[in-house]
Amino acid sequence: MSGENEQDGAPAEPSAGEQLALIRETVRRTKAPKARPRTWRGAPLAENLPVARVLVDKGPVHLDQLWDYAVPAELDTRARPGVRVRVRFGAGTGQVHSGRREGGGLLDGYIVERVATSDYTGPLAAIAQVLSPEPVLTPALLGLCRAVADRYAGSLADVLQLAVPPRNAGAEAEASPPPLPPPPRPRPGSWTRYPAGPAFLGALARGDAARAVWTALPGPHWPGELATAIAATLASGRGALAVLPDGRSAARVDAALTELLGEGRHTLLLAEAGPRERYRRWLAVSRGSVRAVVGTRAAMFAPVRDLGLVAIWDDGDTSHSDPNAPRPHARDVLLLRAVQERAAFLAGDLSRTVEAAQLVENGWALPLEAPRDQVRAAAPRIRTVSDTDQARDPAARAARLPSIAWQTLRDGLRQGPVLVQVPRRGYVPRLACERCREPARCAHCAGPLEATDADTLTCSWCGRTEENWTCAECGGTRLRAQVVGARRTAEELGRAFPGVPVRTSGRDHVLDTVPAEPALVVATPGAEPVAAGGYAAGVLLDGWVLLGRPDLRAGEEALRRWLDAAALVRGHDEGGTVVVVAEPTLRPVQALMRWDPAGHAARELGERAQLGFPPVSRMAAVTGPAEAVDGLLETLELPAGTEILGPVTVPADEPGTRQRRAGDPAPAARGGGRQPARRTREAAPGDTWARVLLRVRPGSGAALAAALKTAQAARLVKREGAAVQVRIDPPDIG
DNA sequence: AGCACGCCGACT
DNA sequence: GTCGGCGTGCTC
Repeated sequence: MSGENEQDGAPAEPSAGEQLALIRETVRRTKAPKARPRTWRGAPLAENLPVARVLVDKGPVHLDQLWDYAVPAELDTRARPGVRVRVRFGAGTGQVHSGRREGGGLLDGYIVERVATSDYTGPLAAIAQVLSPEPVLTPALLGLCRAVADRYAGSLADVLQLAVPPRNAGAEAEASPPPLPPPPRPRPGSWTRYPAGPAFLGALARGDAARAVWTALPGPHWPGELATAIAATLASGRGALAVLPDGRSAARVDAALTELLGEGRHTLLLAEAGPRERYRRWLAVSRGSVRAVVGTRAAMFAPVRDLGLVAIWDDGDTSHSDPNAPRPHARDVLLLRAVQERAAFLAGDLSRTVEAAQLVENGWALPLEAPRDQVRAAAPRIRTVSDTDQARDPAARAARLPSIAWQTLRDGLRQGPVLVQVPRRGYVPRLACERCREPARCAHCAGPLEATDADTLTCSWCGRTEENWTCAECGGTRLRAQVVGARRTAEELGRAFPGVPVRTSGRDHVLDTVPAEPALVVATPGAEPVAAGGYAAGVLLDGWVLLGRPDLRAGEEALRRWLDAAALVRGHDEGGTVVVVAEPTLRPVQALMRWDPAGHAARELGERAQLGFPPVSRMAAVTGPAEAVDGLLETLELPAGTEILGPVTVPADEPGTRQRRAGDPAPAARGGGRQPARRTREAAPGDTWARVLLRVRPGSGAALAAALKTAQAARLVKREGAAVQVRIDPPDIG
């Protein structure tokens, strides 16, 4: 391959301006020491490994590759693999012959590796600047980001943007403290309530890559148990990482770890910390001075050294899904890490997602569950009542409280605080059978039906219309569009119980805790405060609203929110009672009564397998202007057996604003001022786009992602048509 | 994405 | 004869 220039008759004595073109050859002939190659500025090159392979941080997908740059001698020691650099990139840079030309902009990037020679035949440009000598992009982190980019058909640069926090010079200048020695192996504590618990801790402490799906008992012990699992991993000499859905829960685990290990062995990584503090803590992890991390979503990439355990708490919470491209989910990122870094895996939850159930079903992870009698003792007594039953008391009736709910609250208030869960205003449940409330689904692809006009139903997946809908469950033919004003109910509760203090916790002010005194605590799902000593009773109002959500996961989600709230109520053995106002025959309601999230998830998984729903099948959503979506589909080489559902018309996404549904938790505060990487064309509000869903069999997910990435890249290179959004595992396809 | 180069029409 | 359209392709 060195022959090309020789055959072309390259001049034997290159002019000064042309020397750069010959770096490759000169480097190879290291025995000719007199003519040390020089950059065009006259600076000598590094003696060892004078070529740096650089990953450019921003830019379009087709720049998703490494570029070779020359390393000037004066940057040699600082230009280590993993450091942030600035390089000149773009047309014009190569114009060494035409004099002073310095075209092309300066781009930020990372040195991925240093090598002796380059395969690139043109002249190498020199690295313009080493921004910082801190090697932030370690090989492990790079490998993880690559895997995430592949999995989500996204670019490495986009993933790096999520994984590496912005630099802060002040934080970098500070020294990180020296690492503490591994702590002693912790006692199992309340883990003994789970038959397999002590063995799991033992495996962690031994250094095994144990994998478990943990259904935590209701009550206040889980943060301590999670902390114990982390401590056991540290005892093995390895690091640990736990990702929680919000700052509140992360802080609880952090506090439990501090109690267990003292300060210095772990750190809390939260988005809401300032940029300097965030980077300071991240650096402490990257430098190996802290071996355990507890944090929210962004912490999923934390560069923990010698990772021994990845844990996720409550993987069904929507905040585990990163809103920035390529929208990775913390559970999947941690799964990738467990495999790549040979770490143990723990998915803990009061409930269970179908994804977690699949890990158990596959045999990839073992279930970590308590025996029935433990569950029964720890969980409150659950009663259900359908919403047609109305209380006799006029005040209770005004608050639309069924009599059992009213009695339960009244009795509970004698013993302490009571919790009332009220669905958030703005939930817009989808069409459901009037008789049995089963969501209306398409006869062809089982997608959700929407009312296009007074008497036409349209499938929002495949676009087919349904003329004569009948309920697959009960044969009913009438639908109801469910609308609710739940807020009013909460206000009226105060009037139903005069003289009792009413506290509210919701989107605007979320209460962390409430004292043990009798009070009505009205909270929206996910915002329930923890009561000192537990709530005496709980009422879960308007269950049908949660169940009727326009979402594939409506049942799973309703159960999750009920279990989360009910777990704050005192256990059966302490007289705790919860009333759920929902149709008693429905599956999630039954699962709540039996406190059986695992059984519910297993059945749900079986059903999804039958209907071809994720996560059993893998799906990708392709959204954009109709011609652009068509264009992408034409170039796409799909894996065999891919089903194409649609296209359907959907409202265009406004740039910079993620479409969020009422009922989702508030978006986590974005620290660091980083903007979502969005190269999507502007869409005016009211525009419509086309959306196609691609569905593949289990096992073809990677092939689908690869095909989409290839097609996207090809279109970008050729600049064909408008940008198209590709989303793997869309969580909100209704 | 920028920014060159390149191969065709209307101007001094 | 030259200036300049933006089609095509490269950027280390």
